[in-house]
Formats: sequence, structure tokens, C-alpha cells
Amino acid sequence: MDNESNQKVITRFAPSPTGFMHIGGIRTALYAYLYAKKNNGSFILRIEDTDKVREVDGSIDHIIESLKWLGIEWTEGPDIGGPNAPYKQSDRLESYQKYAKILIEKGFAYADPYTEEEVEIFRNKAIEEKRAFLYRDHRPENTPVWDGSMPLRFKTTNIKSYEWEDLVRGNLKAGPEALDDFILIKSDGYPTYNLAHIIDDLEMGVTHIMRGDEFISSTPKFLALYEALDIEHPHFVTLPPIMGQDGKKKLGKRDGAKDVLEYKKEGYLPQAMLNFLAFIGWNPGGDEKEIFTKEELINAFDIKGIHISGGKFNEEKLDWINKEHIKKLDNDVLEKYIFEWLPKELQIKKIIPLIVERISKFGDIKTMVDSGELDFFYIEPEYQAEKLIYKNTEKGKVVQNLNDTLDSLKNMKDEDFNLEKIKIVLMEIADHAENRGSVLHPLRFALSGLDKSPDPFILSDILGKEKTISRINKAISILS
RNA sequence: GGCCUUAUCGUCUAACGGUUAGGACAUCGGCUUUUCAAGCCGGUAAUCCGGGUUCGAUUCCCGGUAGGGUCACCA
Repeated sequence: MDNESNQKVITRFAPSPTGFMHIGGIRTALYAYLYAKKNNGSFILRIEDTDKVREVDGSIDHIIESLKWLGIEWTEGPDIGGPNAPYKQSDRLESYQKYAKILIEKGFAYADPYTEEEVEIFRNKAIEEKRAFLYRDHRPENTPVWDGSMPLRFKTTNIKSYEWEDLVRGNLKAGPEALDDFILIKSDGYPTYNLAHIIDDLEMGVTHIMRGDEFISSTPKFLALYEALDIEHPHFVTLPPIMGQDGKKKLGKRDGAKDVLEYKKEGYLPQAMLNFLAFIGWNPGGDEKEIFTKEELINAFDIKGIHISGGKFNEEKLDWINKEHIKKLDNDVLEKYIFEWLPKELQIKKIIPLIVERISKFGDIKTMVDSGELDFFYIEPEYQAEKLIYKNTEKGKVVQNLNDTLDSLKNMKDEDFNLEKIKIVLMEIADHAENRGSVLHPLRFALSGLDKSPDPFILSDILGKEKTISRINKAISILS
């Protein structure tokens, strides 16, 4: 346990319901979850719905569905309640009001009489002059009594540099420029993130805050607020950014970050996703092992292994991880997974072994379905004649081989037409040919019409005698 | 622009002053098999640049360069 103080670890994931969950958000949730689990602590799901303009209907359900799919389970949250309920910030307005009043009384907060437009003018002037915008440069001398109709701002009274410890980044510092009179309560009565998250973390006893590096810059403001309230701050755990596939930009909703549930639709296993996400920005050290189950991740997780620099989202690696997790599935689980993805026409027991055989090679069944690898079963394949030719084999020889296989298969009794017997019959012909490929390749192609496909034995078995024979006939006629 | 911050193969990374700089994905080559694939084996490939500190720097310090973040009545 790397929790020094023997205090129970309490982490939280606090998304705002402004749309879908993307990779970055999920990864933050995952680390908070893993750390809490590792230390037998609590993991809180808290909804930060203080921005009523940006709120998107259905987001909360979507967030919950995303986390549940991945198996990231919370011990307290809006759907299950808990000792610190409620878990939606819009239901906690009284708390924020209470602390706002305390701040006003202490002289740490004041009403902002400017309109948004007036502040905007100040800001634009600063941008024009290539300065950082600071509201406190424009702080009015005499501020009105706060009646809730105006924003309430934090009053920065101690302009100084701050230094603080981050469990990942070490000692961080920022100059006085980072301090400003930020808004605590908006004119619509809702608190800003700045105030709300600090009050909630305090009331919920959060010990470790996992969050992205975009919060480093605003940490001095939070530190000033912690000081004003005379409370201790939780440990800061800054996570490295996840960059987009193309390389440069931090992965965000605007830059093509996908909804995690999209990955579910694409056939990725939740455990593969979890494994992959954990490894963008964290590593247990050592070599070799890269495939981890959720339990193994919990066991291995350590804040010391979190990286400081960002990593790119690499889908090729995700594909490989997914493949490895598919290989680990028990047969009955795998069958269930396969059936979920199969088109109705293919939902027959007999095809399962074929797919089981193929799936660990392709990595995911969605790819198999989308690439048309399974269409051969109910759609007669179309292909170019030359595709039937194996390497340098003469055309006449190919036709002859196809005729030989056709005759042998025709002669099989219907009740003998099964995988085992088909294999014996076909291998008999193949072994007597100058090379096996000249027999097996044309047959495989005639049956599937695919460059990559299962072997001709299993194809024949699944298609059945009638379809197998008619497709061989078709191939012969194409070649003649 | 101010402030903060980062930097190892193409990509994800290991290394906690001393290694032939290791692994994985991708790529390339070989082997094997029942065609293709898959599998197995192997190869190519990296410490951003310049100064220090040190007997010795990927590792510590400074500067440069290049990235990222932030400067909202968003979180």
C-alpha cells in the first residue's frame, strides 16, 4: 500500500453530462477506480452538472452505461446513493451557498458588478496587448452587496507564488500571474467547477484527485481557495494527456475522440479496452507482460507508475490487445460473444467452430462480419477466374483437380459428408497431386471467393454437399 | 504573448549514474502448415541539440529547440 497515512483512500470520477464519454475521461475514471480498489477504498461517481447551458439530455445514463460496460464500478453514486448523497451537484446547491456565505463573511468573496460584455472588453484588450487576462486588474473599489443576481467572485488577497506537490509530477510551482479573482457562483445561481469540486471533495472526504494536466494551471487558484476556507487539499494526481492518433493534439471530443461505446459497437471487448487504456499513461515496469485482466490491473496499479508525458492513442495496439483477450476467453463466453455479432443467417451452431478458429486470427468478429468473410455461407461468391489458379499451376491442371475433387465429393454418401470424412477424401487427392496447394487453393477459393478464409474442409462441411458441389461446378465452368 | 509543463526505436514503453540501451505493436526476412491467413524464429530501428557536474551520463543542472496545457459566468 502506498497510502502513507493509513487514511481510507477515497477517489472520485466527476464528469459533466455534456455528451458522450471519450477515451480520456474513461482513463481518468479507470485510474481513480484502480487506485481506490487497490487500497480497499471508495470510488465515488459524482455528476458535475452545474453548466445548464452545455448539458446534454441523456448524458448521465450514457456515462453510467459506458462505465458499466467496462466494469468500472463505483461504491457511491447518483444511481445507488451512499453516505455522501446527493451525488449530483445540482442537488447540492445549499452546500455551495453555505460556503459562499462563509467566504463573503471572511472577506474572500465579492459581487462582480460588471456585465459579461464589459468583462469581455477587458479580456480582448489584454489579448490584443498579448498579455494574460487578469480580472483582478479591474476589480472595482466598492462592490455591491451580493444578492445572487450577479456573479460572486473569489477575492485574491494574497498575491504570491505557489508551490505544491503532485503525486505524479513532483513539485510544481506557479507565479502570481496564475492567481485571479475567479467566479465562485454564476449569475444563474449555480456554482462554477472551481468552487463546487472543492466543496464536494471536502464534504465527501476525497483523498486523491485524479485529473488531466489541464488543471495544473488553475491549481494555484484552488490552493488560494483551500487557504481561504482553511481546509487541507486532497492529494493531486495529474494524469498525462492522451494524444490523437495523428500525433500532435491532445485527444478531445473536438479532435475525433470517439465515444467509448463506439468501441463496443466495433467489437472490442471491455477487458481489452480497459487493458489498453490503463497502459496509455501507466506502466507497471518490467518487461514481457502486457495482457492484464481487470483484477491484475488492480493488483499492479501504483501511482508511481503513472507517466508524466503524454502518449498517443494507437489503435493497432488496441487491436492486438483485443485479439489476445479474445484468445483467453472460455469457449462458452466466446460463443456468446460470437452470437451477438453474427448476422441472423449465420446464427447456427455449426458455424461456431469455424469462427472460433478464425476469430483469434482476425482479432474481432466485427471485422470478420464487415469484411464479408462470413458472407460466403449464404451468398454465392463472385470472383475472377485467375483467382482460382494456384501459383504457376497450369489452368488445365487446376480444372482437372477441381473435377477430381468434384467426383470424390459427389461419391460421398450424404451421411458421411462431415468434416472428418471430407478431410480424408480431399487430402487423398491433394497428396497425390504434384503439390497440395494446386488442389486445395482452387477449392477453397471456389467455395469462399476470399483471399483469406477458413480451410476448404470446414467450408465444405458448413456449406453442405449440395452447395459445395454447385460451387465447384461453377468454378469449373468459369475456367473452361 | 505571459505562466506552467514535457522530450528513449515509426508507435507504446523499460532503465531509478556504470546495460552490447531491454520489451511490445507495426514493419521486413525466414521456418512451418492444408492455399491465404494465423503461429514460431530472426532482422532493421531510439536516448532532440549544445553546454556543464561526474572516473562515468538516457538518468542530475543550465541554455536552446520542438511539443502539450492554460489565461471562460466550461469542466
